[in-house]
Amino acid sequence: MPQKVTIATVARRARVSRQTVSNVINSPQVVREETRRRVLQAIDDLGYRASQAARLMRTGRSRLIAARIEPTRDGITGSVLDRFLHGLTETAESAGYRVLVYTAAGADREIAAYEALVASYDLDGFVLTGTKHADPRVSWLAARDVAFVAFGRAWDQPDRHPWVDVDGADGTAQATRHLIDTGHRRIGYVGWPEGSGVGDDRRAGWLAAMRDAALDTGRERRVPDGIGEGAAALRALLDAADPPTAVVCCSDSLALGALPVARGVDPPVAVIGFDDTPVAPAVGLSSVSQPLAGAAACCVDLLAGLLDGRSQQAPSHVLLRPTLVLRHSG
Amino acid sequence: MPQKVTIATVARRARVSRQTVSNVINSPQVVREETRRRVLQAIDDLGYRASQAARLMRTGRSRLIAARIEPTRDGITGSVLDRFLHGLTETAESAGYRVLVYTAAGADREIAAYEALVASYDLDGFVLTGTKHADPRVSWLAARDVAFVAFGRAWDQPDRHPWVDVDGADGTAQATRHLIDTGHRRIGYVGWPEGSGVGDDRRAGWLAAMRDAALDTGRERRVPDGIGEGAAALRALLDAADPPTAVVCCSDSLALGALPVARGVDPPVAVIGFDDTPVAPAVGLSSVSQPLAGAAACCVDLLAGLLDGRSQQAPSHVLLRPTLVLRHSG
DNA sequence: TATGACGTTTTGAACGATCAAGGGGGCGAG
DNA sequence: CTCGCCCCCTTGATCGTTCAAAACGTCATA
Repeated sequence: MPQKVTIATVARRARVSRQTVSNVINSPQVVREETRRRVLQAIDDLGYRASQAARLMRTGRSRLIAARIEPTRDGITGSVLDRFLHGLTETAESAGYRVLVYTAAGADREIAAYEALVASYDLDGFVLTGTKHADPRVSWLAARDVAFVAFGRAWDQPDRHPWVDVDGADGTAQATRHLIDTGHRRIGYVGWPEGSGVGDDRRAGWLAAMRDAALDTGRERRVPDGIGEGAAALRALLDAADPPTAVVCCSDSLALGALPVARGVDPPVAVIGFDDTPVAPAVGLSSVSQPLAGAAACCVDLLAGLLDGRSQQAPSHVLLRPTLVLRHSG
Repeated sequence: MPQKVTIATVARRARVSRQTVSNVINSPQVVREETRRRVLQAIDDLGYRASQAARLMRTGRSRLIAARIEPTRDGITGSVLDRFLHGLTETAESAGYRVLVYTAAGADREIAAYEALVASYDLDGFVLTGTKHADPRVSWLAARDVAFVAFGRAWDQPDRHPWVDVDGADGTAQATRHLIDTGHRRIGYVGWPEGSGVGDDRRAGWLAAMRDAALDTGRERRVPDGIGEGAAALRALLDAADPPTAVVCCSDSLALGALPVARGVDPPVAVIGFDDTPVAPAVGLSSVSQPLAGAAACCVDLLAGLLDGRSQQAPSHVLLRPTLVLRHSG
């Protein structure tokens, strides 16, 4: 059993004081070159690694960021956050941070979770996902001066806090333009009910692309997310006069429901989904793919900037472009 | 900005010493009832929460456990681990632990990750997933006396370390018996190549159920995991004389590939997958569902038992039964 | 020769908790 | 009355690190 190697062990070996070892690590420029080398050699020989706990105690910085993981809902949308989490963890590691995950049932429970996490573990920052209008979490964190970045923009007040988001309107616009380019003229849209920032944004992209091409925007259904809902919505659109020859969907769940309906008519209706979830390649569904790893990396960068004192000024925002992934369905 | 409230703040307010407050928290039985109440009141009034960092420094226990998250492979199998992680986090929270996630590219990189995590963050334990024969991670952790529990049994030496697993053979046996009960006699199997513990185990269940019913076990294909592979395997089985009327698959990926092929013949071939991934409900695939939340809870229990000194004796093992989820396909 | 400044290194204290040992009051036994 | 014991509580030291300030040697300047 190897003895625990502390900064004092290193100091003895390099024949310097504790503080000099600390300086070699944290402010190398104040240490003479030769001493620095001797200390580094000792660190290497002994396999020394600074104890985060002790460091945290003195500095108050834990180098830990928290991310929430959702209770796997229908499993389709959930995978988006999982991929995001993976990107987050990877980037955080290379920035010297670690990711702690937590769960929370509702918004108030989530605030209770913050309370515990900040007080007991001295978390440095949070990455929020799925922010809503006037999100209570945002207020709480802002009031306590806890650093955070949201994945999802602040819909009501864009400058309220730093965020990273994917341009949903651009994604649906790409999808719509692709359908137009391949000859479709009657292009429908199946989206979520009005009021969700994300849903309205995605709808706006379809709307804009249709108007740009001077096409009719009447073929539209707004329904709650779900596979059954998607199927029903497309059926309704097909029952009308002059039915669409293609539909853009607000999510893969909706698109997945629409797909069998679309393939049941001749010629098949083209379908494009949103999020490029794992089901999409499995069933040959074209879909708009969010750059989740990139978004996660941006979140970490922003958060690290906040924590390391850089970019103290105005909240920063990043808007990323999604890409259209084409498969059989569109 | 509220002052930071430490054990000393509480002590002053309750007019006792630091140690008494500590005792109220950690060994309440040594404190007089009335004093205890006064201290608890003070803790409540001030909203005091013990600093994990300081506690860790003294006790060496971080109350942090680590779990690896995979680089989202095909996204289908990945979701199993994601659901497991969610269960892990939830149970850990109620047991007073937190989950730190990390990534690692290969097995050697993973050991480097352990090194860093144990040394810098004093992690209390690990939950391993996807253990293999003679896993180097197991040896490393055992050599360092780091507590860990594996999700996935120790195939070569069952008593090597504590594990929790799902009885794959029981799952495929359930699936096979269900097919037999619904009238099928020529039941095929599409599985992974020999040599993987999980794959061989699942195959054994089909084999046993078929032999119990004195049915022919000749209709079998062993191929790498994948959607295309599943489709090809079923096609090959159907091309033979006396083709199967139903197939049990070793994974949802294989089943998902087999499904369109199965539905393309008349009458359709019944297909049952394994893992009940999010795609399964989406496409109406029957599948064997692993109790992932339960498995995660068992892992935490075992690990907590190890860490809290209980059950020091022999490694414990838990084998859980999966359940068959029936949908259109079988 | 003393003084100040500079570059580098060392020393003491602190972060917030727990451990180990010490202390005082009450009470029964010698 | 004194001793010992038990119960309950307090005091000092400690975990490993960084902060703040002091100390050291060297050198230029007055």
